[in-house]
Amino acid sequence: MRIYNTLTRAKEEFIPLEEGKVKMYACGITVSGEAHIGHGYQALIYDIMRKFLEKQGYKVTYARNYTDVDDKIINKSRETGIPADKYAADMIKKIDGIMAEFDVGEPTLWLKATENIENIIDFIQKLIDSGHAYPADNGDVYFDVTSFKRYGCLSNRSVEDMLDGVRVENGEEKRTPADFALWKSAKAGEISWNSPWGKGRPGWHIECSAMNRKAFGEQIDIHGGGRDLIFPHHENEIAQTESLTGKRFAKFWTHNGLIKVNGQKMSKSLGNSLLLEDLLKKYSNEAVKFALLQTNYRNDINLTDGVFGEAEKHISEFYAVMEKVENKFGKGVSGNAEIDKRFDGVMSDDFNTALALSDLFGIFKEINKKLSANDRTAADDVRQVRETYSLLGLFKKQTKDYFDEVRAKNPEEIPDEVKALAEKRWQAKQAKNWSEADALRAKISALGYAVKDGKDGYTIVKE
RNA sequence: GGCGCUAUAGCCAAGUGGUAAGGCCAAGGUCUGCAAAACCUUUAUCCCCCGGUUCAAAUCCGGGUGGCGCCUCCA
Repeated sequence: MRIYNTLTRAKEEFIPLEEGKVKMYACGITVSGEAHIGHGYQALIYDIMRKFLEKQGYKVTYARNYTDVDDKIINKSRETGIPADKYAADMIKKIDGIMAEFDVGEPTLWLKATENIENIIDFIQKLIDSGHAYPADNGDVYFDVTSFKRYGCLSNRSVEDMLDGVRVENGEEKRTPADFALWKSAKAGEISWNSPWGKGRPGWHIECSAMNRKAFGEQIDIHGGGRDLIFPHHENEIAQTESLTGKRFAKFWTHNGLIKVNGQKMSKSLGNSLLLEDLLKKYSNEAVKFALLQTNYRNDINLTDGVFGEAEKHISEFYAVMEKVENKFGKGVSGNAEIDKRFDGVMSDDFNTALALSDLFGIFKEINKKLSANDRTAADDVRQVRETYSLLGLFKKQTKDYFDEVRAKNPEEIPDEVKALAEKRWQAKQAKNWSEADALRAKISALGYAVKDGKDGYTIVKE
């Protein structure tokens, strides 16, 4: 099993801290808004990593967090008049619902910032005691980046470099501009907790360090998140945790690529987010997954028009073949070890889902051949594909359910006029009046529809 | 300005030393009254440019050029 490690910028053989066990943590969502496709993608990738590691025989403990208190949430609370804690709780509920619809597995542990305040305060206090952090007069507590020699090791920058671009906000009282807040003092009316430094709330970076320590202790095997988190978030996590423990925090740092829409970065500030909820109204969750997993997780994905439609087409084709096979030969009995072995081999190289998916085209080509050759092992292959690829969240549905779902998501309202023309054309065709039939088809086409003839009837589709 | 990622056919994209996967599009074929769908077949002498290492490089090294991102909230 090889995994790319951002820390060393290379693929490395994965050897866990403790034989047979994996501790992994992935930074989840700050619940100031709804889940977009990037959140879904990130959740999907780490769920797949977890499942594949389990398939490799590891006992995996996988933790994810929700950041349920931060500036954005407080702003939303102010805008909507809903208390910050209720706003966050409602949003978490909604996001959980959408993730369930997307069919992403639950982590072993769910962690929330607001449920770890004591733990966070304890962590901060220890950093102060050891000289790595300092309280300021305004009630904030900052981490002293000059106190941690390796600061910048993940993003490969030096503190001097950072000072160039750093911006100091009004009201901050940092010793070094690159210092970051561990605790932020509360302004009037803001959600807050009591602390040795007065009323306030935790900074974003400290919560992940503190929750990791609580969930796993001093060290973990894999820490993941989106590539945008490398700096400053993950860099700061390393500084906090390693300052406290004196040990290497995460053995492997993994970062998934980001999703762009038509070449442009998708972000909260640009407001061009593609919401998961909207996508799932139009496409099956398996099609969305297929589209995303065609690119390796470390690369950015540029979503252009048509990618999801194309993915749906592929999934539909695969299901159509499976349906034929299952109708003809039943469910299959023995499976096909080759398919599974190949999958494992490909996924063992840094979770190469793109290759795993491209294999499907060859597999189904083979199944098609067997189908026409009346070879019953086609059913075994289908059974194996369903079993193996369920790890990627694919082919988990009954064929009928899948097609019903797709139809329901794309209701085709055929106008009566078109239906009547199609019927007339069918009559003409039955009468072998070809010129009449072709003329009618031209009319239907002009209205934006197409007729496709089958053995004993026709179907109308929108063009 | 600093740091990082990336550059493979019209498009998407896999591939870290052994001679270019896969998908879309396109073309041809089977089928069809004709189509569509489905199925079969074909499609990069070459991997941004220059130089180097090597028996051998898209893959390693050096130098360029372009694209994207991070350095401020972000999966």
